[in-house]
Amino acid sequence: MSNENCLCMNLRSAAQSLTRTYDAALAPAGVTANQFSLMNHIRTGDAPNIQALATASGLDRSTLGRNLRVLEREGLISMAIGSDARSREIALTPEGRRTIRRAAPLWSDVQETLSARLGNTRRAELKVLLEELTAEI
Amino acid sequence: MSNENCLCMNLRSAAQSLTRTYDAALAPAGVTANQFSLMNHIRTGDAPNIQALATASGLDRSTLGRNLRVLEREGLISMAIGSDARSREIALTPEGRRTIRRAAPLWSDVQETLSARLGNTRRAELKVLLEELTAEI
DNA sequence: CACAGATATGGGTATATACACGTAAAAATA
DNA sequence: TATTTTTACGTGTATATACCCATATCTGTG
Repeated sequence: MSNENCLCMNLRSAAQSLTRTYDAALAPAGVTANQFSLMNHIRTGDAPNIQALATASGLDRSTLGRNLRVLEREGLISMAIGSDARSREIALTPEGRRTIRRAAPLWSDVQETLSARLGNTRRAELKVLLEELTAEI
Repeated sequence: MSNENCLCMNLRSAAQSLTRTYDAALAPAGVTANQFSLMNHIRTGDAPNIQALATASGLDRSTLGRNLRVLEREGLISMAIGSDARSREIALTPEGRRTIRRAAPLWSDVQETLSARLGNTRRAELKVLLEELTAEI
């Protein structure tokens, strides 16, 4: 076994490194890369609940619930009980929308810098490779 | 901003998905993909200390220290104080070596299955892309 | 309507991760 | 040799992640 050739660790290392880069870039807006992505899922979804967001973001439901609690505590999202008393209707607060607007240009900067490093063709190829790798067996 | 195009989230999702796959494959040996990789770093290193392992695996030093404590508690590694009283000499225990031997074929199976899915050329291209993406600015 | 099954979530527990701060020991230097 | 600087860790705190089990609610069926 060679760590340098392990697909899983290759991806984990790259993801961690990239996360640090994006986190640092978004820090002035007060959110992590993960939180920014989650808020964008909420923004583009149609009053989603936890289960729907978990599916959309590919995370475990309990993971997502805990991530959402952080955003709720900071006043960036609301989690109201709607017609179905079991589920939560997740929505951005005005403060949450302001945070997204502050973070968006910071995200674009780092995203474009890294995209340019690869170029469009190889950037697309990377995405295809990742999808292929994680497709169901 | 589009979550589907965020390089960071693309990689995070793929890494999480792959981690679940490898973790499930290695579960019969009683280790996670991360623990297996860490033990292989210890095996191939020359009596490494925490700092050296952190650098080798691209993790924060405190993260690595905590990961190592789990392995120590389970009797898979030892962390002795050597000539330099500040650092720990990390080594596999006999039980740790047995665990590696049990896990190795499980790792090979899943690794080869996924490598075959991409093919050698694109497998190599993926590694290059990841390295390019996480190179220092 | 009563009840069995399905669905949505919360909480417990554990690993994984990073950053900031503090401490002890070794090394470098005055 | 005494002091300063560097090095190697540990801890506190916080987010991120998953699995298992429990609970509350809703839905379909008799």
